[in-house]
Amino acid sequence: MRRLLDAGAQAFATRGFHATRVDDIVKLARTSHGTFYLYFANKEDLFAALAAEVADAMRLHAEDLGPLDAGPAGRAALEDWIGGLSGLYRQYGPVIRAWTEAEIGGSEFGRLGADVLAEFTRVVHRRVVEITPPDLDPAVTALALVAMLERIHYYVLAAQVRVDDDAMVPTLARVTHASLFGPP
Amino acid sequence: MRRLLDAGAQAFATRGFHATRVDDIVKLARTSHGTFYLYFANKEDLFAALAAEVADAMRLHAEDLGPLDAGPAGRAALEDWIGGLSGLYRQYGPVIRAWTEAEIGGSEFGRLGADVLAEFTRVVHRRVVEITPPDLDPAVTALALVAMLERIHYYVLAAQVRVDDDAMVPTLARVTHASLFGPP
Amino acid sequence: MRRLLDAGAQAFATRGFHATRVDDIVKLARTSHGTFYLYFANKEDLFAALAAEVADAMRLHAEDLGPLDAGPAGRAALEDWIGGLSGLYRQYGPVIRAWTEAEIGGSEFGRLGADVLAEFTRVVHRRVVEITPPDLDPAVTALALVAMLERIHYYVLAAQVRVDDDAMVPTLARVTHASLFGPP
Amino acid sequence: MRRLLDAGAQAFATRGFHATRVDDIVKLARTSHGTFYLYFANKEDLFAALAAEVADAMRLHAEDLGPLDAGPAGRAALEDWIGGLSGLYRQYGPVIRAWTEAEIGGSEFGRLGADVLAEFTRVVHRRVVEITPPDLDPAVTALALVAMLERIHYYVLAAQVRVDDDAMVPTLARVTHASLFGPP
DNA sequence: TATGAATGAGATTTCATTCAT
DNA sequence: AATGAATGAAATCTCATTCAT
Repeated sequence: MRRLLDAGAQAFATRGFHATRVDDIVKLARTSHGTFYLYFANKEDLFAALAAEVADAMRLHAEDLGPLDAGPAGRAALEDWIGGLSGLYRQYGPVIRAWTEAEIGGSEFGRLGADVLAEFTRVVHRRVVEITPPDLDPAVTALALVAMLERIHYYVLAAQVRVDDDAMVPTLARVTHASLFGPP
Repeated sequence: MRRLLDAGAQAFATRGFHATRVDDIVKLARTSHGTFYLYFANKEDLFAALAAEVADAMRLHAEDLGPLDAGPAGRAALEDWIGGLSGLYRQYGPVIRAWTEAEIGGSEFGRLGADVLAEFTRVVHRRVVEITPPDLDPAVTALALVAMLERIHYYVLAAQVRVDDDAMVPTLARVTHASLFGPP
Repeated sequence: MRRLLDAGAQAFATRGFHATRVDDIVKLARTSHGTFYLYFANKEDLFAALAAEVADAMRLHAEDLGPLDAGPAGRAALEDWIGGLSGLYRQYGPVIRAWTEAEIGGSEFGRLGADVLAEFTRVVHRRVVEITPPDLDPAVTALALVAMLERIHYYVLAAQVRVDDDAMVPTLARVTHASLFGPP
Repeated sequence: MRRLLDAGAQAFATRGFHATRVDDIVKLARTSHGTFYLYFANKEDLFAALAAEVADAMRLHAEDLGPLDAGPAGRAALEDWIGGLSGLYRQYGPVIRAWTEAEIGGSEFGRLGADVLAEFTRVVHRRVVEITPPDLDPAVTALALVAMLERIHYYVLAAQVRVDDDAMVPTLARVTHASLFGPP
């Protein structure tokens, strides 16, 4: 069962969700079709187990975002939080990549993905509202920042766009912070 | 043939790329399987035709980004450009949604999508370099801004997240501008 | 499609409903699995089409039963009706045999089979009530007579018990008639 | 082992022979697959054990039929014998129901079922021949009466057709008796 | 040009049976 | 004696693609 999950993660990472056959997974896990269906109802079911792990970790991390603050300490805190997010993407990149593919087209995963997105947006929204920047729709701002942080990690860690790894997290913190409080 | 393209766009929008069968498309187009294969080599081929339209329009629009400027005029120019981008998403949302799904998993579209992304990033990067904000990795910044603008539109126009339509473009311009030059 | 129905009838007759594979049917019909599923959703669906034919013919025949009469004319009429029933069993024997097997275990065919049984019982019941034989529960009598007529044909024509063909219908008429009016 | 037999009887009664999986039986018996195959070679083997019990009881009862007699005493004797048959169906209804399904399609049970049928027919035939009613083929008559008695019980006790329980046995005796000797 | 019935390769899924513990 | 995870052969079902008309 752990072997199947790992094999699934690997297969989805290499071929993508839709192109992966149950046969690919059982071959990687060096087990039989029968065993696969002993533990999972189908390919979606196995994937849901993988995605739920990621979703839990993501939601858990979202909660960690503290109040936003204009000073250097605030920027450092933001950088920490974004660094944690980066770690999650580093860890779960391949699953997230497959998830993004799987969740399109009305499947069950859409719900899970939307949940995670909503949770991030809710947390960021709360923090943005606290500092009530003038002239700024907090809902759009929160969604924009989440979009930025989510998507750049997707590009970099899941879809293999190359950037300077050391610069990424500080720069994202700097951009995010500046968009609310201005450049240092 | 136009009927087939439109039917394809509609089918992909509803069911996603992978879940759409050739049968769905020909039924929507009220034509036959034979006719489908008269005009397109296969499902990917039809989709490539749809995606190429979108990719061309996207690349064309990317070029329109002028130099960034700290003042209110610069912000207005940015808002115009982002507004144009919004228009493209409004027009092509469903295709983009399907595209995002299709391009994962090593297909040909990956190339096309990566091209468009690279073009946007190149253009934004050039403009960010021009203003050389201190302390800012321009490559990461450009990618982050592109990620933000691309993804929030994907959320809003393709994946049906609800936000205040009137506030979106100005707020995005405000956030983007502030991240480089600080709040007004 | 006709070829598939005929092949199905033949396959069900030889191997029985449960032991018949879709593969058996398409081999007999000299066609492909794809073609089978073009016309029928599954094995049950094809069988339902066959069974519906039989059920219609049966219900139609049931209605033909006229009033029961004590005299020789009444017995002749009864013999005609039973002869018609024999003809149906001769024609549809193999399908009826498979049907009997298929309808057990809560499938959809149970409904159809119960309908036909109910129709026969209803018709016979109506005729038995008309003659109100003393001391006789007409519901049980009707069911008993239907059971006798149905099951002996099943034995003889579907399950290959050997009896004298020429004697069967007259003897059944004689027994049925006598059970209501006494021996001639 | 007794638990497995009971579980088998219950499972076959609910789902029918073919639809019952070994898994259903071992779950009901709260034991394991391994244990099942310790006692039975396969599903048929377990079923054969159940069916043999029933077949023995049936054959034993068949022998009890005494000479037929025109008077009220003869009818009472007939009623007793049919009452005994009813008791057997009441006791073994579910197994008989599954048996009817299982025996179709060339399995081993066909032999067992045909044996029981033949035994009943042989016994009844002997008694019918003794009274040599004029104009009556005794083989067909015997088979018809067996068909009637067997099938009505199948309808009522196995296939859940509703009739007046108290009236059934007397009415069957009355119909059977009248078919040979005329109404009282 | 247009059709759509037919195809069949290849995917999914089931379940009786085994065997190491 | 008992277990139950693992097996894999064999079944079901799908759908992109072809081709005779």
